[in-house]
Amino acid sequence: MPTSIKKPPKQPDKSRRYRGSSGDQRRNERYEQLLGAGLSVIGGQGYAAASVRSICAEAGLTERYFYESFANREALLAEVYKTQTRFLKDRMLAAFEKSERNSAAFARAGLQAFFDTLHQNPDVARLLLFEILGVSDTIDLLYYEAMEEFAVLIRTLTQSLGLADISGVPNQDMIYAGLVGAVLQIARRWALTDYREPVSSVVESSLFLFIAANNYAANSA
Amino acid sequence: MPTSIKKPPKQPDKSRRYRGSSGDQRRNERYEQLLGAGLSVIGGQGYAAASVRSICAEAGLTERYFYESFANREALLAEVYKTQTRFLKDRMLAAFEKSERNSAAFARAGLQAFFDTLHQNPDVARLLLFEILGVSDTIDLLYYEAMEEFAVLIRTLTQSLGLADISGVPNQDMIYAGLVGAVLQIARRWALTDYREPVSSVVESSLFLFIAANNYAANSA
DNA sequence: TACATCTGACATCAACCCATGTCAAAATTT
DNA sequence: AAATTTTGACATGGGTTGATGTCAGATGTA
Repeated sequence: MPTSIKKPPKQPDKSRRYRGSSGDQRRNERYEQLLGAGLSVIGGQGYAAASVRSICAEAGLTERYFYESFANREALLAEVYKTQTRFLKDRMLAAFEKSERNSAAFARAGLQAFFDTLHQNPDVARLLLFEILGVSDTIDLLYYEAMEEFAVLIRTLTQSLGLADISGVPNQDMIYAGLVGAVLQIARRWALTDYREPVSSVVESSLFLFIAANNYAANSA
Repeated sequence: MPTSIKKPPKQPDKSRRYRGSSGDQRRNERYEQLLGAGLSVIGGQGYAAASVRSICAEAGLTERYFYESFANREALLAEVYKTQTRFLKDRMLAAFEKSERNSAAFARAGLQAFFDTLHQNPDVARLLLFEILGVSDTIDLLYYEAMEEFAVLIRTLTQSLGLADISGVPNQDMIYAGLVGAVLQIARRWALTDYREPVSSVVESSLFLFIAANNYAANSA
């Protein structure tokens, strides 16, 4: 056999274009497709029904491309969850920005954004409120971290407003965790009753607990 | 063929004894066995891992006996859940009975019983706090009903004590649901951090929110 | 045109699952 | 003793799953 001069390059050319976009672009598009399909299936039919096959069918992609972006379906769940909590947090922060700088208006704006977002995106609501719990230890930890983030967000905001100095109250972390849990539970109840109550009701009820906690903290400090 | 005079009775004799107990007794024992095994597997490894096989293996029974007592594994989950919420509720009611008849002591006794029970029964905690959500619409509804029951319990007790007349506050149901959610979230956080904090911390933090809500309601009514 | 890469439909594989069925051995009754 | 019921171990069937592999055709490059 003569020494072959032409050595065919085995590594794929990432810059090669296909249907108008590069390899990386196409890869990213597929990733986004899968993320969206994941949210749709998990939020629409539940995580138990979210098999690799069903997600790929929803995304209009082949199973091979699933494993191009995710190690397994739990990895997809984690990414979808992170994406949506970030989305929700951004919406709340944007609402804070626009709000007046006084106690009630501030908290109300954030809560309004929270409930509005869930109301307008039932898939997100089901994912964040129901499907995320009890999947695995890894996912439970993710849930825990997200809750901590929301608690820190609330605490930071109230403190920056100088609403209440609750530094004298013990276990602030827990109390803020409890407030987050209260809002989540009100949201779950709302979702389970098909969002029958007006948004204003769930906002005001949540606000009631926030203000009550702040007042009591201020009085006992 | 001559007319057979002896007609063998096809229906099984329920009063027949076997290993010392009647048919009904044995049936009930198997039922209890399965309930316990269900709690053990679901609470220990999660509902996803709770196959009919694994539950029967844990119970020391054959799969045939599973379907003697339950239509499917979801039916088992429902029964286990009902049993354990009843258990938890009973423990709290017993604590209320023994408590002094004043506001803080009363609420504290109930919360103490709640957290003690979960702490002493991690399987129950995992089942009630994590595994029950997002299984199916039927189970979600069961969760909803249980939360309503706890909310009603709390409301009835505080009202019977004359702690606070919050009849002027709108959406009482929601607010009590929120308080239940706060306690649940504190419990979840506690469980996810391996029960590191002392029981007194979670009790006092929960109590803080209860008293805060009551005080604010009383002042604004 | 000839060649390389990308894509989608589908096959494959072992491992589970639920639910039901079979059957011989054990326990009880007659 | 013989007959009957109960039990436990196991087999079976139809299905789905996760993950990987095959391969012809579409789309690109030279």
